[in-house]
Amino acid sequence: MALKSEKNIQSVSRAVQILQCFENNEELGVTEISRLLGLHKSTAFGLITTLEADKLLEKSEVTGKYRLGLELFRLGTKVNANLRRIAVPYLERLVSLYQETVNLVVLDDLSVVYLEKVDSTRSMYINTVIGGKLPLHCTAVGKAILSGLPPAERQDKVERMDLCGLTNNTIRDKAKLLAYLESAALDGYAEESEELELGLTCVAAPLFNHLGKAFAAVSVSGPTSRMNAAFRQEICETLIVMTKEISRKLGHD
Amino acid sequence: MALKSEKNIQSVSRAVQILQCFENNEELGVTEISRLLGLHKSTAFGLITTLEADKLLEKSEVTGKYRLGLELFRLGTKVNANLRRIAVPYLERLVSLYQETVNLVVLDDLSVVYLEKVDSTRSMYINTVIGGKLPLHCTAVGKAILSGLPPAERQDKVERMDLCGLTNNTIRDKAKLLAYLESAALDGYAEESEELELGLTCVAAPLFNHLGKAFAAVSVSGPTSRMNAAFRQEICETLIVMTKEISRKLGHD
DNA sequence: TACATCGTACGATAATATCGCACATTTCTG
DNA sequence: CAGAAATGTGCGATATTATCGTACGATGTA
Repeated sequence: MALKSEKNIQSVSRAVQILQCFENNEELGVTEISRLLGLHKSTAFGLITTLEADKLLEKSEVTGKYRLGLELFRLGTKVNANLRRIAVPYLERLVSLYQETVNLVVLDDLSVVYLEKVDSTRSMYINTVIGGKLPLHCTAVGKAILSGLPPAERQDKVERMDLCGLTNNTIRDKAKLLAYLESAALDGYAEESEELELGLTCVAAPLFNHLGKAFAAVSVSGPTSRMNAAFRQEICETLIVMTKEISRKLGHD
Repeated sequence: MALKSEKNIQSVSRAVQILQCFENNEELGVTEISRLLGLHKSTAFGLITTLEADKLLEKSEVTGKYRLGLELFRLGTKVNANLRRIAVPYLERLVSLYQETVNLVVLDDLSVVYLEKVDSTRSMYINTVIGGKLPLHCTAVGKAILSGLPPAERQDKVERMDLCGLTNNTIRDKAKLLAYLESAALDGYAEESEELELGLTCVAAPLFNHLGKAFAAVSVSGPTSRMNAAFRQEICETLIVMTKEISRKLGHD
């Protein structure tokens, strides 16, 4: 009856699905969850009770509904902790150098996930959210990572990508994208201007693991008006130095 | 064979245990995990494979071992998101007012869990870690929350607590603690000086839910030398105003 | 070269979670 | 305020499900 299942333990996957229900809902009741997932009320109840005992869920004293629990938060803070701990001081240095917003992301198949963000005091509102996911082709960080992959892998990803357009400037042509990535690989950085959001420009450089494969990236983004060519060039030079240093400090993977 | 189990789904709890193995280890192999938990290699492998498919674990391309996955990070960022989103601007205001480190914590049975921290630029090293857990009796935030609970619940918790001493100043007497909490309840804030760490002093005020029960707290902490009585008094007055406002803005729970 | 350890795979057995039903409580509605 | 609907919760029987034992190839070590 399961739509897809390799050799996975069903109750665990179902439990994860329950947790994921809360990505769009702060609080949910047993019946709501069972309907969202097509589970029987009793089954959902058993899973929820277990998750509550393990503190991945907790029950509101006020509403009686469930929400994500503290153990989940604690575990979340351990994810990529090394990378974040090492990189954050560099991010802060970048902000103080250029007074623009700085991001740290990691690759997740065909997306990037935002791990850390340091806002400039003078930053206008920029809607990247820590924990958020964006496609590779319309972000500087995504292109930077793609450019730092072995050509075969880069091509494989591009083939599987859906070049959805978020603005009129978003690249939609795979050949064009591949060509850009090749030159970016030589430059050591990637740029994006108003492909994600009008008025926003961003430059990024990748972080490499011991296999020489990009797995993360650091970016500086700001309003297009301030991000002129000379400024971008200056930022990129710093980015390349810093990402090299971070990669080296990671020491593993 | 399980040590304790109410009506919980075992595979789910075991999966959670696997995740928790990574609190002290960045990377672990199948055999290591199975030994840590006393599971058969095959059983652990099945669970790990499932968690990997759901991206709660991921396998390092370099070492072949497993580590916590991005989906766990993403879920973690959703925990208490409302509280954090609303509170953080106030935390930042507090830092700019007093140039000391500010923390946001939530209650977790007999502990507090650190949700957010904003460092003063001039902060010395203070070893609270986001996602970290500390006992109630030796932190200002813990005492603040206890003071904001209904007396019956407060007493119940104190009875169940282990007043372990972290420094020579840590309260070890339950009657004394209860007496302090009663007066703190009237004041609306709580203090702690060198009970957690020598040289460190902290003041905190609780956040209340709609039932009038404290469930979280905000604190300002700094070196004892700077945290004199007049300064603490000033901070507390601001804290009380701000926590009231945050509680009100939460609107629910 | 031989040995140990690791990750991975598969099938049979036995334990396990699921389903269906039922009840108490709360929330909605007229 | 009363009746109705929906919700959270509990329990047992069945059949699905995860576990265990065993085994193999790959990697690393002596």
